Amino acid sequence: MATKAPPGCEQIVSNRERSMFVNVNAHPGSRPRTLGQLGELSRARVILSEFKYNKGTEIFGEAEPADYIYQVGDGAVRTHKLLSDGRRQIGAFHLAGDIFGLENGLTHRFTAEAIVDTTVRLMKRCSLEHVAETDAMVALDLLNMTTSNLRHAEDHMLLLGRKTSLERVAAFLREMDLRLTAAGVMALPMSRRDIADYLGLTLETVSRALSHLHGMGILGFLGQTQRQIVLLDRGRLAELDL
Amino acid sequence: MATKAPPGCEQIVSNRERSMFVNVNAHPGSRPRTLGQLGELSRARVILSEFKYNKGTEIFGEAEPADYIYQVGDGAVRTHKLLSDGRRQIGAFHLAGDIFGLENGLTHRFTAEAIVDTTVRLMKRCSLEHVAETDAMVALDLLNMTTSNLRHAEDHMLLLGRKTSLERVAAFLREMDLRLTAAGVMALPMSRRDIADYLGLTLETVSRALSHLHGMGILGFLGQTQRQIVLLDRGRLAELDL
DNA sequence: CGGCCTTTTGATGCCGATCAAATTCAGTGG
DNA sequence: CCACTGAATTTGATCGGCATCAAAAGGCCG
Repeated sequence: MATKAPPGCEQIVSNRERSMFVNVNAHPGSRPRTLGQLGELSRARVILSEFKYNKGTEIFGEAEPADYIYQVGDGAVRTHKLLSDGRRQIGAFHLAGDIFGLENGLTHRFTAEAIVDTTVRLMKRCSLEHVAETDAMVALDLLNMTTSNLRHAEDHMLLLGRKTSLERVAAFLREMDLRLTAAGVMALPMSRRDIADYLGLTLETVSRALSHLHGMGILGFLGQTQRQIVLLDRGRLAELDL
Repeated sequence: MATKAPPGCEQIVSNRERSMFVNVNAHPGSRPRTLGQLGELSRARVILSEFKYNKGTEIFGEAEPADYIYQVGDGAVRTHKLLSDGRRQIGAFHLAGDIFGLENGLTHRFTAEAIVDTTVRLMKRCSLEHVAETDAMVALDLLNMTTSNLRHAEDHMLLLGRKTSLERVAAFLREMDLRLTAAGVMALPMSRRDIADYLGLTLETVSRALSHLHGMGILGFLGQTQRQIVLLDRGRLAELDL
């Protein structure tokens, strides 16, 4: 991987033996992490590289060997599974500071793609595993990160199994509001199709739900691009998300 | 909990400082575990109790303090979340030997109930946590168990978000076939409603899908009870589960 | 301005939900 | 063992929410 970059992917820096995650929160434009607590991991010294992936390019594929773990620098990443006929389920969106691609087994369980032009830091997984075998604190950090992912997946099962389309979109907006609202505006990096594949809906249904919320006065669209959303009434939005 | 048993729950044994999980697989009627690898945990000496829960009774509730972790002895357990209006999503079924109720945070994220009369072994969580803080091997075992749960939840998200009713039921049958088929017969402990709430469907739709598979010659029902199922053609069942 | 892509909006269709009733099953007591 | 009872399951009829199909509107970038 460090020797030959795939199309749409460009290596930026590659330093050995540098602490990977130091000053993550000092990264310009990043906000406090809600997933992926780092803890002791930030002290583990590991091989580090920084890559840039163009919009739409694959970072790793499902069932590929999981040799690295990743952290979003600037940009956004989606992870998904595909059925043989092309139906897609997005498992999570990863924003600035989030860790993704952390596996316990040998291979990735999702495909990861850059939603927009994205910089990614990556570290050799084997070096981390080696540390975890002897350092219980590092192992507990890995456990905490995995538990965060599990909690998210469990909540998402309830959404996918039992919520209506309006409830799903409301839940999505609340989740994104927590993670990327700045100056009252939520700038969504992902398309309606991505949102639909995250929520188990079609893009038309997502669009209709957003229009409906707009008509109810709960949210507004901002000028130029439809991907900028203003939440006008968080209280009434919360009522829709059972 | 050890001082006052709730209705439908009866304490059987309570031994301090005994290894909790020794000889799990020697338990009569239990088969090899597919979830919940124990590894080093089986060496951790902890407080142990064994309880019996009657069919339908609650073992712990969502958002209750998670003071114990549990292992199914004989019987079966379902874990679920509820929406305020009663819609239910079952996250997992736990069969003989399975660990459940393992949390990293302070509280349970699901409600757990006995599907049939069930014996459960439980251990104080704090004693386990204490060990994990210093023993990296124990911490890695916890990580492995959590990762198993995560993998299951991730696969289930794809099912709930994107699969048809027939595909969901086929996937369910294959999962149960792996876990509890004995002598060619799958004796399901759970009702059609439980299956429906696991698969994000209604009980009628589950029943129709099973009838359809029966009509296709892929499965047969066995005499006395409709909960005993014979898989006649695993190959064609697999083709339905994309 | 013009071409392409994303999003919105409208019309229609279908899968699974809902409502309803018949049938089978499990438990109980005679 | 069998009759009775209530629960679980199956099966049928109908409904509705979301998917699908289609087209118009808006945004992005040359």
